[in-house]
Amino acid sequence: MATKCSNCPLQRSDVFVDLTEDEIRFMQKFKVGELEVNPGTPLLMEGSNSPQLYTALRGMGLRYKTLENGNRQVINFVFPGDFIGLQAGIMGEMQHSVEATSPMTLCVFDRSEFWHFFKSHPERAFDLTWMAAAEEHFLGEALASVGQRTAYEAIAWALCKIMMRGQALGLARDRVMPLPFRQQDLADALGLSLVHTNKTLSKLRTRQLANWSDDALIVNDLGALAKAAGMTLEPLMKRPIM
Amino acid sequence: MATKCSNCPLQRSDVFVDLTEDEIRFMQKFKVGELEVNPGTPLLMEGSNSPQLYTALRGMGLRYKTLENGNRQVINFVFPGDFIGLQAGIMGEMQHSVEATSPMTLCVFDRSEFWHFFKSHPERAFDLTWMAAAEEHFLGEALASVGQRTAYEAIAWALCKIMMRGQALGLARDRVMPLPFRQQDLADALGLSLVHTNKTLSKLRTRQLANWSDDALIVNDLGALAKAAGMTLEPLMKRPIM
DNA sequence: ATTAAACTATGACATAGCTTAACAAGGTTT
DNA sequence: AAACCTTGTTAAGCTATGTCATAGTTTAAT
Repeated sequence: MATKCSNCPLQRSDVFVDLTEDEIRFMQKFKVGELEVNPGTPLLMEGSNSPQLYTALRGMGLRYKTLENGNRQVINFVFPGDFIGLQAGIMGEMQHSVEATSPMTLCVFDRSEFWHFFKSHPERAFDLTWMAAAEEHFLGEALASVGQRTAYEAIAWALCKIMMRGQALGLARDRVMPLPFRQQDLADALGLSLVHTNKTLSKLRTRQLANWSDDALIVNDLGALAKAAGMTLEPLMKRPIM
Repeated sequence: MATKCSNCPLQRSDVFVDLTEDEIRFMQKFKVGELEVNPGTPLLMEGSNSPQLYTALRGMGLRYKTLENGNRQVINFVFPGDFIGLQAGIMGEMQHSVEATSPMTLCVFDRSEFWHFFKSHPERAFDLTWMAAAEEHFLGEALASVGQRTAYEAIAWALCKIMMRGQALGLARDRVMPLPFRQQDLADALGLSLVHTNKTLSKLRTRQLANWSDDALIVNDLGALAKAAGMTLEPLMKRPIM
């Protein structure tokens, strides 16, 4: 049933660093199963100390935090290849929740084996640190967007980032990629109201910069969108997977 | 001249995890010197690939990013015990700049030795990952503050966080701690204008919740400040140092 | 078919926070 | 000691964005 690590579909994409034979064997040992979930399924809860860690194989999801006042901050969108649960693995407790927004398939790893990474596979431990540093980098950019960009720029920035990830992952065909989120999710990611997000999306649509509707995002000219966002298009770095 | 790791002043504070004798010896080997800088000195620049990594021993600083439009986003404040340059060490390039805002003393480490951590000292590698995960956690909280809190709540949140760090580090005496930043720095951290930050600070002062002036922060009732911020006071976790 | 729930869309109005500007106080340079 | 920064403070007016209200769509359940 479960995908074998040696047949990992993610390894086919060239945004990911190739694993060595040995690493693949090691990960296979570490992998305890595969999980298929429906949209809306919570994967990890803030404050939880889950014994499981995941790598997203297929599908999309959301990381978010809920504040005391009930507001929700979406921290990031989850795409295939993302590792889920690093904080729980390292710090002992998740600081945000993760849930699926589309049907998802996830590799399941056993957290208790986590420490082996550091003792027996230093390159894997390094990759883990790389992932944490990359996430830190992304959050810095997100913070800058929410803090310093206008709503129009911020939404353009987010859609641009998403389209670049989609293209790198091979999810996009002909400038179209599936994007199974709600406008509320984007609003909560950027600290905007739903209404204003809706109006701003429609402005981007009118200007032919980005069209996100029916769970699909269409961007004809990524450069023009990036310009509207006030950002420069950086090529994505190759990243490791777990 | 340079402080010996065995005499590390940070080890005296109990927010930090105690290093083993062996770890101290290892870090001593890794440490190539000590750096004293004046306020305003840049330590690392965005995009740079510095051969040096630092641990802040004394003094304070800022991490920030500059956007295409010239706006600045302050990512975090730097306090003693903070490790500076992890991104450069791991990803090869800094994604933000770091500069001193007060006189600072820093331990200097050689980046080329970095990889040794993973090969020969897995516990140190784990600590490094821990730090990256902790920073990711903090940035998630910061994002939530900038995105979801009002200016009044956000400033209360920031001052509360700062005071907690100051107390944990033993910088605070009698509810007073040194805070050598400008209002502009806080404004840039929270995505607010200088003028509005100024007015909001004066509101917190009037309400006797927090008084930040003359480079010193006074908070008489941390609980009341936290309440104004709409946050719950969590005790700080013990954290490793490099 | 009917109803309910979830999401998107749009108009009217309110306001938190931004911009600009001017000034004060302390420090630094000439 | 004059000129000039840097930082903090305050006021006035404006606007980007939020809130509220209502309606249309889609999907799923009854």
